[in-house]
Amino acid sequence: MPVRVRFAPSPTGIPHVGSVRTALFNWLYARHTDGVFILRIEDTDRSRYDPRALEAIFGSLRWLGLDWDEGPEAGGDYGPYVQSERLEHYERYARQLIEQGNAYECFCSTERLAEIRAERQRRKQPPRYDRHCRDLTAAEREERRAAGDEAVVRFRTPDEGTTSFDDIVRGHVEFETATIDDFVVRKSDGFPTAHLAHVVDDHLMEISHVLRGDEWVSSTPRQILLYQALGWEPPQFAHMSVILGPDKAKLSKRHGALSALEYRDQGYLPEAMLNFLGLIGWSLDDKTVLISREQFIEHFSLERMGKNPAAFDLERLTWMNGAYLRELPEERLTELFAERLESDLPDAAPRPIDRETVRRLVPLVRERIKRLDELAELVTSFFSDEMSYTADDLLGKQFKEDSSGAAAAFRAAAQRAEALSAWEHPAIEEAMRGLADELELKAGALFMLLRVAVTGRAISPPLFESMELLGKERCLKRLQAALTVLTK
RNA sequence: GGCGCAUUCGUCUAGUGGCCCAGGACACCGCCCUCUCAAGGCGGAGAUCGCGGGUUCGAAUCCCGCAUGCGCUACCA
Repeated sequence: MPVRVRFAPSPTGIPHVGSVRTALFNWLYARHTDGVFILRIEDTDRSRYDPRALEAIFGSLRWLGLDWDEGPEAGGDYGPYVQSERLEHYERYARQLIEQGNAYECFCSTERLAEIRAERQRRKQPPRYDRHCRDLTAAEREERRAAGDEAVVRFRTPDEGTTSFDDIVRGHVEFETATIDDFVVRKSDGFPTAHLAHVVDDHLMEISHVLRGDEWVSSTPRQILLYQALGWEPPQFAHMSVILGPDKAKLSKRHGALSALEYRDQGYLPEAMLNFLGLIGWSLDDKTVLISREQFIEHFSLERMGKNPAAFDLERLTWMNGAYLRELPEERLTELFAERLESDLPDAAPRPIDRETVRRLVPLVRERIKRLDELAELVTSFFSDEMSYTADDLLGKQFKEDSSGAAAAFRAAAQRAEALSAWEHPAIEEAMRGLADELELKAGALFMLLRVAVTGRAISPPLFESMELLGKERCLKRLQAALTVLTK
């Protein structure tokens, strides 16, 4: 029996990183076992439907490279993969449950239900349905229907026994069946509830393992009951812990970015996000911190999944992103950087952004940024000649009281640069170090002067590599421009 | 209120009875390297393994109780 797992989001909003991680683990397990990864859309709640959600779900999965073998846009032999298109299946099994006596129609109004819930709560009793419609006669049901009352279908939960399952990550979990309410399986609008839809689809789609969030543990016995009533074998369950906010509270907008796509826009790499998410709640060993997609697939196992909820540590993600920036092949970074710069550089920079410049910039800046959104600020001067520094910026601490000394240094530097036959960074550096000696300046002081003149900022890629890349002519112009700023 | 799940440095984690008075990583601090900023190297601080009882020669690891957090208890998923 091949492994068949599914990621089953409901399109009620942009998927947050927690659900993306659920998708990741499902995908990893499928790939590790040469199984099948299925995407199924659970849109049975029409009131919460969000039309932007679907694209965001696809987009998040694609961004991380989590390709699905069956599902919307991929097709497959078990479709359709959108629950609103599978209504006849749920209807059929709801009816079967009624016929078998495992379920019944309930005509209670939401008002009545709210009342009994409030009443029971007041008496400090578990809020549950009072089974008012459980034993209606056929005649009574007919009467209610004739009166136009809408009905839901409720499961007739047994009063005795225990319902249990063996969870792969949590072990044996057991519930007193009597504590389970007569839960609704089909709503009055004809749509199934998640419980019925889950069970019917997981069975029909021959899902072998259900890997899902922790929050489903308490719902699992209800689903087990459905499997039993329908005479089906339940899949294996593995409930994984959830991701919490940095303060260990439930992840929410308060904590900043929520969706994977927002992280993408901030300049996090999919490689880093995958690594980061995959190592929350799963580990290879006691040492591994950086792990590739291939290693993940090779080593992933349900047995090594952790049980505890984990906080989302942004600083760790950011560090990891920096690590990937340092390790990814230059060609890939060139692509990434160019794409980013197209949108982030000021208008003064001509488009399209020059690829060759980007390519040569990669080794100079890759270890100086942690996120792509820091890139533009660092390299603007390579693409635009517009400088915005002031005389004070230029003089810095060292030349604060000595602008004539700075001016002299610029003139001398320009002269030296002019005289250079080979415009390569070792030669430029040698010349400027020589100049510093001659001027009886500390090399660092002179270099800082040049740095601001040439790159416009006190923080920049290595000075002489930058000058080489900029070219002699542009450097000379910038030295001249600095002089102008100083003497004005 | 009931039921369920969880609990190791601030954070992510390793650990399945002796190798652990607990290992790695992020963050933090110091030093080194250095043209700025980074990156890198070395070192440091940081966890009475939630608490209390057991079991055992020996427990972070097994058992019981408690506490705390979270989840479910919806015609949400």
